[in-house]
Amino acid sequence: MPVRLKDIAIELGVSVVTVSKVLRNHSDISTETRNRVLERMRQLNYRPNLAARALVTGRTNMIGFVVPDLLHPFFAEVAKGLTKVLRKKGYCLVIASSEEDPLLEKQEIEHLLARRVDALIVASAQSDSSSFVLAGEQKTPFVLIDRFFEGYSADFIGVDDEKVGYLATCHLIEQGCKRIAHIRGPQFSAAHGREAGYRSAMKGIGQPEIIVSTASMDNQADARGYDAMNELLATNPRPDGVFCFNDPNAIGALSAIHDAGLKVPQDIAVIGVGNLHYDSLLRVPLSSVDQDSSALGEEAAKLALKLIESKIKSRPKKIMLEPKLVPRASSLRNQ
Amino acid sequence: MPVRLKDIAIELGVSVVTVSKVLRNHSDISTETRNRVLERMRQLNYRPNLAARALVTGRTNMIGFVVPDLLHPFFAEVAKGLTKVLRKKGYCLVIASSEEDPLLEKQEIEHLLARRVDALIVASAQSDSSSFVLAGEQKTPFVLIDRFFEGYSADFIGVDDEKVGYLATCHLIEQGCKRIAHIRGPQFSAAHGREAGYRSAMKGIGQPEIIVSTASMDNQADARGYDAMNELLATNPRPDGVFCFNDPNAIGALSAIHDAGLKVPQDIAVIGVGNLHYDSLLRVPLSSVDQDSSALGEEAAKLALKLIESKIKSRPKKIMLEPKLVPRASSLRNQ
DNA sequence: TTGAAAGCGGTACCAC
DNA sequence: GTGGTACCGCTTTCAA
Repeated sequence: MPVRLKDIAIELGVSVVTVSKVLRNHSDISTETRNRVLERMRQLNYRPNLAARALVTGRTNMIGFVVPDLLHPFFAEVAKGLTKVLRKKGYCLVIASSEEDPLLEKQEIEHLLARRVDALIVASAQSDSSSFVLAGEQKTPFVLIDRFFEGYSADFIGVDDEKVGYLATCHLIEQGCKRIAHIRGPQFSAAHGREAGYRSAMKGIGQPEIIVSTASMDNQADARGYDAMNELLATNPRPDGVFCFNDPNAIGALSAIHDAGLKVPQDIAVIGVGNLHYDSLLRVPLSSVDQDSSALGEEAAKLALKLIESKIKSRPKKIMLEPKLVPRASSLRNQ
Repeated sequence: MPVRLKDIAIELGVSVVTVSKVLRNHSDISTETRNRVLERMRQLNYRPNLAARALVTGRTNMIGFVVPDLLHPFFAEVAKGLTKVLRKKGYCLVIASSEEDPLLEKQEIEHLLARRVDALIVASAQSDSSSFVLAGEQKTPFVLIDRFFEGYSADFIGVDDEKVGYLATCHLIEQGCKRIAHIRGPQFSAAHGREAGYRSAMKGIGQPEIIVSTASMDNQADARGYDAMNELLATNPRPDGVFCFNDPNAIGALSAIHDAGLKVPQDIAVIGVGNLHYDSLLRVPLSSVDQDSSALGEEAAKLALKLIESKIKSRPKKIMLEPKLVPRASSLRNQ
């Protein structure tokens, strides 16, 4: 039903090829013909069938984006960064959510691959890399964000998690905390990095490390943080500072502390990661480490586009963005 | 590079058609042939090129989703509901963000139309309906969510906004508020409905209506709420209850009240709309009206699929979901 | 039950 | 400058 190249060609008494060339700004078309064609295209509101074009060019101009959870503001913000860059280049974003389920993630990746997306951007929920081997087979470039696999080399963009942990912990130290605990994240690279940063900072003050793990990654990160914090509160002496894997965890921790009748930051200072935009609106505004998710999205998009352009596969890049401390009331004890 | 139907056909010494039929579970294929083909498909990890299929069937199995702002949890949740039902049907979701810009929105819609998405789901940022006329021309079904246009008939799914306003206002009345103000949203249908509900509830108690408008819809709804609340605080006597268009507005209002040295809910009770999942974690947990965004997404997806299936265009449906009151500390004065 | 041929709406290549 | 032709990978139709 929509207008086709052919329709315009017939109407104007030129060939399909000519119209096609005008469409793509080929130089070897007379100005007159070009104008006639353009004019008519506009009148008819012609839009090329991108599926057809994809079939012959082998490029769909689509990028697949797989996230563990769309509701998590971090991924939403990354998505926003992605669209910002991709829109300008005429690409569009196909989003799939894995709901933190490795199996689903794999299915979604295969689906996107069948769709022949030009590149894949994945924040992976899974611990093995078999899906990516698949992508590799089809020569579909992919970039990992936020979470990567130890021992599997791929293009990656994330924040420098070790620095995140270091920044956060040092901040607590500067605020006078002595017994600083870490509520650790699930088995992802980010958790490793942040823990390493914490350890490294703790070495500096010669205090023992106190680490508890959250049970799993799921949609109830705050509940996880609540439980973990209660574990910590049961220890004696209890910590006077806590660095949480992420803000939802930290929010849960805040609740636990509050429920125990203790005060933040006087009794226990708390800091999280993510700088969610409602952190400042919480009962006690939450200190955090900002990951600049939007920039992460933009960088990821740029990298993906570059990978699409370059025929030859270059050595995987690993881009680390700088985290930034955002101190708020939950950790500021010096005033 | 990826395996094609043809490759398998040649290898097995059958025709392309046969393989194609197996792929789509056609009945008229001998069990033996079918098994041989399926076997080989599995071995080679064959995935049909969906772009090619789209070209001939005229169906892309893609649904376009246009939102004003991905970061707004409401839309993220709707998206989640959408993917949940679309995934099962083999559809995928192409997301575009209009950043609350009508022009961008129009461009994105045209882009998606060029992509030949099978249906369009739009939470519109614009006040005219020209883009939808376009969609209509291409016979692409579309469903509006959350916001619709007065005088333009289209399939729509949203919450019953009048009831939202009524519920919220009645709740404030029950809590003993007398001078109840409404911070009104921008010029969208939702704002009209909620305002109407507010008015209707106010009629019942014979108190004057107090309405202020937020300047515009943008990413800083909380700042808008802050400003609007300050306007209200300047009036004399000031309100003792405020029903805000949405939760971000309400959060801004809370800050303004707090900054003015007043107490919530004792001095002023506040309620918003949206039931964002961090409402309960705020300095003062925010009362809200829940819109069940996830269900909204699921319903929208189902409706879109139905529209795609049914050849003939039926009369546009308007589905209204029931809102639900979620009272929290910001409005509970009776205890 | 199987397959040959046509064609979906474009683009690439090469002759004119 | 312009256009004929082949073809991208798949489905559809119809004949064998």
